[in-house]
Amino acid sequence: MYNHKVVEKKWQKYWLDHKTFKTGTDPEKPKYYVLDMFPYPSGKGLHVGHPEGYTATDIMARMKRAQGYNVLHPMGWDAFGLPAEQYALQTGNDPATFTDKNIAHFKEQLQALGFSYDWDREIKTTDPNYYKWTQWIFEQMYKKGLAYEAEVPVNWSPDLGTVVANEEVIDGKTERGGFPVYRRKMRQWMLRITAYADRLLDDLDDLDWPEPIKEMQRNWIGRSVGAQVTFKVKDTDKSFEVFTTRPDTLFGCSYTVLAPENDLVKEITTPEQKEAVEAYIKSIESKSDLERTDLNKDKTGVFTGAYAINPVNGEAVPIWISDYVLATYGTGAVMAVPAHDERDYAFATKFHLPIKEVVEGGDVTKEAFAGDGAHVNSDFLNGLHNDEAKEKMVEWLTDHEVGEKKVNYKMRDWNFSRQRYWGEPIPVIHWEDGETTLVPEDELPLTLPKETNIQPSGTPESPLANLTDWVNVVDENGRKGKRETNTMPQWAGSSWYFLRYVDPHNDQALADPELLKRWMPVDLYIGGAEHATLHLLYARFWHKFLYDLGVVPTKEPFQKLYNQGLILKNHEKMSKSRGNVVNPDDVVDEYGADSLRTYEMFMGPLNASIDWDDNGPSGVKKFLDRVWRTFVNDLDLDPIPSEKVVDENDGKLDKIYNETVKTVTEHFEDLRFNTAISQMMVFMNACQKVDKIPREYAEGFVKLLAPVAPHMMEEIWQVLGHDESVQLAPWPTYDASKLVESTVEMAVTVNGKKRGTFTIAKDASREDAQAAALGLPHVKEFTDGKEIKKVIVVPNKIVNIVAK
RNA sequence: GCGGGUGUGGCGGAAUUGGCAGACGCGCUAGAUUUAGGUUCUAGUGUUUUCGGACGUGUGGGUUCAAGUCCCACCACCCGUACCA
Repeated sequence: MYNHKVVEKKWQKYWLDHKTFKTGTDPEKPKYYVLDMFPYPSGKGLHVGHPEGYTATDIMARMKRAQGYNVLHPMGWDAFGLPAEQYALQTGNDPATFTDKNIAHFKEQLQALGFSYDWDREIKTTDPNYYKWTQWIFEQMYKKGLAYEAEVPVNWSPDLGTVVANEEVIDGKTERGGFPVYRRKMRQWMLRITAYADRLLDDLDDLDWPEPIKEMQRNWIGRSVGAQVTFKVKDTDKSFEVFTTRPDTLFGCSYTVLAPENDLVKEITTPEQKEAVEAYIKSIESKSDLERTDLNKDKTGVFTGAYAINPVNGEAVPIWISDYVLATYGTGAVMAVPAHDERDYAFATKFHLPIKEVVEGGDVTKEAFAGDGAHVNSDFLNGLHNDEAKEKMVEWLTDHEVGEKKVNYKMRDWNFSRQRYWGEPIPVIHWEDGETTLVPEDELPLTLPKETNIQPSGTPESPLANLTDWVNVVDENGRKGKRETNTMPQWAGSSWYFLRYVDPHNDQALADPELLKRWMPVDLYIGGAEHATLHLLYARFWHKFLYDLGVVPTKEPFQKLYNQGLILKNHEKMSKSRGNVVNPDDVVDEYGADSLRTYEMFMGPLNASIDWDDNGPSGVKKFLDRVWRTFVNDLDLDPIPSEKVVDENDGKLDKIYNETVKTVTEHFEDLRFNTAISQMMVFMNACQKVDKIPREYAEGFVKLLAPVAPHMMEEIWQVLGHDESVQLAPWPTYDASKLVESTVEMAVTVNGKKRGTFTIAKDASREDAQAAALGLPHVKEFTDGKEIKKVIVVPNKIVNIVAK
């Protein structure tokens, strides 16, 4: 009887001892780089969602090795992160120790699932030898002007004495303790990802990615072409810019709106309005972005008392502030044309601001009209339609130096600062004379000071601010300085880790350029769709930057991307609070890793979100046990090959076997594992019905199933008389001549309804097929007494008779 | 609000090009083997039926000889989200 507990341990040890999955280096072989998304080693360990993607990549890695590729299939740890920081704050323990413990647990769980990683290439972002290069990349960005400092709002909780993440804010209160949270501006490091926006957009076209993910990235980047228009503030020398995609409606502008955070607001507010404006700003400062979004239904805002001059007609229009204008998008100011924009319409209606029609086609007394039409009340634009009017207005604005054509992006620059201890230190020193310098490259890595007792700084700075021995520096001339206390976000380490796997121990470069040339780009990258925009854009941005530096040889890091779906329980996301989490350890213990792997691949398409079935693993275990019994006789102590497995071939399994090799190979290649497995089940069902199974077919089948259920297949392979890993055996091929049939079964429908089938020679003529169909007695019952209008014959498939 | 996705038997799903809907598996039913069964094997299993058939892929329309698949309108659910001017 097959004992998964013994056999799985045996082969896991064998693979490690023999380094079976060591990355191939044979220069004659083609390469295949298959990558999983970088996991955060959470203290909770693996959940059943992890093995789904990991099994998929593992199957590909194992198949490609058998097909003669050098395969790079690595694993490592995105090990910085908030939980370790919080753990350290609460317990006074070192987050590094905590993290390493979690990594060890995670790794043990992964190994128990039999994944074929090359563990010699394991990396973690918290290793100074790794983050040395994360810091190095930051320094190159700084030198190219892509890293800069700016004042950006953060979520400040005075009660906790710390900045809290968006995730930790619930209804304007901290998740822990329920303390109020205030939006407070703070100096932050930013990365100028917008400088790469056009390339990030254009280069999507050549990637083998799911179209919806490309679409999400395009929408996220959100390139829009419009105009920037300068409005002077009446009776002052001040002015502000607005971005608009509808410069053609400028004559319909009846007011302007600034974001409440806009610096100009304080300067222009009149004394009479000062109180109201300040009260409004205060009322929104503790609102999260989400709340501001929800306020959409009920527009709020306050008049500043000031007026702006519409540059096209000299009209004075009131300047309002409202939180529906975001400081972070465009210029943080909009011109409002209520007649032709829904949000402006809602706002104008609420505050009784004028609504002036400038494009014909709608009824602006009822609702905003955003469609195309002839312009009216617009002086030199009258009679023109939208596109022409836009062009002409931009021309006019340019000529009069009050505006210009402008491309704007929805995507903003990347906030690269975190007010945390547990992150890569940003290698920057702020000197007392105001100079800012990088830590010299030869002094990298700038390591985190070892500190077990991490405390909030009490200011919006990170806990590093408390560690004055580390923070305070003096240069050779006695000039004093302070180190940057912000650290990098978790996204930093995960934006280039796939490069490090290529050459993980290099201390001269982030990786050897020759090795990068050999291995990049990643041929297959599998992970969750939740990374559709942020991680995948950040990594592409860094990669393009490194490409410009000549560090990497490809424009794009990930040639083919695939998104695994969620695994649900009772149609809900698994979570601790719902108490519906399935622990993979329990499944492995009861049914074995092979069963878990096989079930997760069989449950449905890889990219679908599918409900977990507690009976699933036991169901596929029955299939695996049947495979075992079919090929192995273990009634005695030492298992021997089943007597059914014989050297001669009576031909009964020829067709199904060759079909199975073809289907499984093709479906694996297309990541359609559920149908590949079902084909293997069909083959096993056929084996049940015959007396003899040719040895060649038995061995071929074991090789096909080995990527999915590697432990049992290794064991069977050994029983069949081999003394090397099945991984070293070449992938089976099929004989196409065994697939062709001499006859086919065709269906007959009358008026679209199926009335029978008949068997006929393959590629029989239309006439023969038609005659055979019309001759079927049951078909006749439906055609008798009717006129046959038409007969459509689709060769080898169907005959449809139209009768009336 | 915006962006993306998904709807097929009791359940997970299959049908890659418009051409026999329900492969494969779970579950269930019956039988056989077994001291026993949460084992194994065999047969059956969309609904309905006057056993001819009728109905059936979220809903309502449409195109077509033929629609799960194409078009239009809608509904429900899931994921993401930064009011994108």
